[in-house]
Amino acid sequence: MAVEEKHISSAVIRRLPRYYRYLGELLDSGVERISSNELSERMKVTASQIRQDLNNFGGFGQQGYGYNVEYLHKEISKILGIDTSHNMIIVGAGNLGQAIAGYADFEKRGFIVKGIFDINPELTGHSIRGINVKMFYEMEDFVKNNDIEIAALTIPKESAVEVANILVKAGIKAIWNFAHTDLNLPKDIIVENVHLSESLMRLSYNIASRNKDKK
Amino acid sequence: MAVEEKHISSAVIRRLPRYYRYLGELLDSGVERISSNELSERMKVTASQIRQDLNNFGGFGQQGYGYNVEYLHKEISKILGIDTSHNMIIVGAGNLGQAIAGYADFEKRGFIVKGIFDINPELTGHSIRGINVKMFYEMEDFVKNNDIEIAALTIPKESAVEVANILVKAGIKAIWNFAHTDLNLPKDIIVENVHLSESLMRLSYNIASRNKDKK
DNA sequence: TAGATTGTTAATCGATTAACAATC
DNA sequence: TAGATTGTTAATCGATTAACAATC
Repeated sequence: MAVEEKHISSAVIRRLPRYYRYLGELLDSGVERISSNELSERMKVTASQIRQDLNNFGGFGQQGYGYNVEYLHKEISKILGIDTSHNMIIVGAGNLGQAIAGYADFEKRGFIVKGIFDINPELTGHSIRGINVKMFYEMEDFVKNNDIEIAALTIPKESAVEVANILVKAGIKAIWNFAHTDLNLPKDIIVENVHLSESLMRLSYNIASRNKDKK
Repeated sequence: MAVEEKHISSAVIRRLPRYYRYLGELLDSGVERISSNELSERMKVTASQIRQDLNNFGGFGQQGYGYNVEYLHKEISKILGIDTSHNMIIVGAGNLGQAIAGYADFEKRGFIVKGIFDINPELTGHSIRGINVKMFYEMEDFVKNNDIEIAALTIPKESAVEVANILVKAGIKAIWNFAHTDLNLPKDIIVENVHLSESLMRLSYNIASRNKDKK
C-alpha cells in the first residue's frame, strides 16, 4: 500500500515554478551555486521561505555552500514532473488554442501537442505548427488511442462542461481549463483553471482601490 | 489626507471575481435572494468565509433574509471597479494578443481595447475586430493622448521589461503581463501576471504527485 | 412573535518568519 | 579550524472556521 505522502500546501506548489524559472536563468548565465539569501534578494521573498519550501521535498543544499544551481534546477524539474514528457491535446482552435499550440517553450518542457480539435468544420485541415486541426467527433477515440494525459480546453463556457465530461470518459488525466466556468469533475481528475476574466478583474480591483487611497 | 483603508488580503481579492461570476449566473437564472449557506454549497466554500469576505467591504445582507442577488452583484462590481470603463491597449498582435482583443466579454465588463501594437511591420494595417494594428513607435504617444489605463503585454519575455518601462514612462497605470518574466516596476504601477507556463507546471506537478500516491 | 440568517467575535488552523544548532 | 549557510524547531502572524448574539 502507498506510504502516506506529506501533504504539500498549494501555496508551496504555486511558488515552485518560479523557483524553477529563476534557477534556469541563473544556469543560463553560468552561475554555479547560490545561497538561499542571495536567491531571496533576487526573487523578493524571504530566505527562510525558500529553505522551508525546498525542504518539503528533500535537503538539496549543503551547509556552508548553499545550493548547486544545476542540481537544484534538475531536482525541481523532477518534482514538477517536467523531466518526462506529457502528451496533450488542445480543444478549441481559436486564437487562444492557436496561441498555446504555437508556444514552443511548452514543448521544450515536455508538453507535446498531439492534436487540435474544433467543432467548426471550416477549420478542419487547417494546420497550426504542422498539426492538422481534427474534427471534434474524432477526439474521444484519439484520447483513448494516443496516451493523451492533458487536454487544454480553449472553448466557450457554454460547451465546456459537456466536452470535459467526454474527455473524462475517454480517460483524460488532467484538464487545463481556460473556459470561464467551474468544471466539477471527479476528484481524481486534475483541473488547473486559467480564468483570464478573473485575472483582469483583480487588476481592475487594484486600480480601483489605489484610486480610492489617493482621494 | 487619505483615511487609512483596511487592508484586504490577496486571498480575499482572489475570490471576489468568483463570487461575482456565481451571482451573475444566479441573476441570469432569475434567483432573487440567496443565503450564504446556499451559495456556499454551490461554490464549495464555507458560508463563514463568504460572510467574512463580504463584510470586509460592508454589510450587504439582511438577517433572516440573506443577500439580494442583484444588489450584491452590483456592489461587487463596484468593489472590483468594473462598474466604470477602462481604456486598454494590447502590445503584441500574435495569437494571444488577438485572442484577448477578440474576447467580447471583456468589453462587456468595461475593458475597452483602444489599440493594438506590434513591432512587426507586416501586421500593421491588419485589422482585429475592427481595430487596426498600429506600429510600435506610435505606442508611447497613444498611451499619453488617449487616457489608456491598462496595457496587456503579450510579447516575448526578451522585450517585456523594456516595453514595460516605456509604458510606465507614458503614464500607464496597470500592466496585464503575459510575458514569462517578472517586471519589477515602481510600486505604484499595478502588475497582474498571467504566467501560463507556471500554470501548466502546477498541473504537471499534480499529475506527478498523484502518480506517486498510486504507487 | 418565531424562525432564519446575518455580522462579528472567538477559537482553530496553517503558513510565514525568526532563530539557531548542525554541519559542510 | 573558522566561517558560512543549511535544515529544522520555535515563535509569530494571518487566514479560515466555528459559534452565537443581534436583528430582520
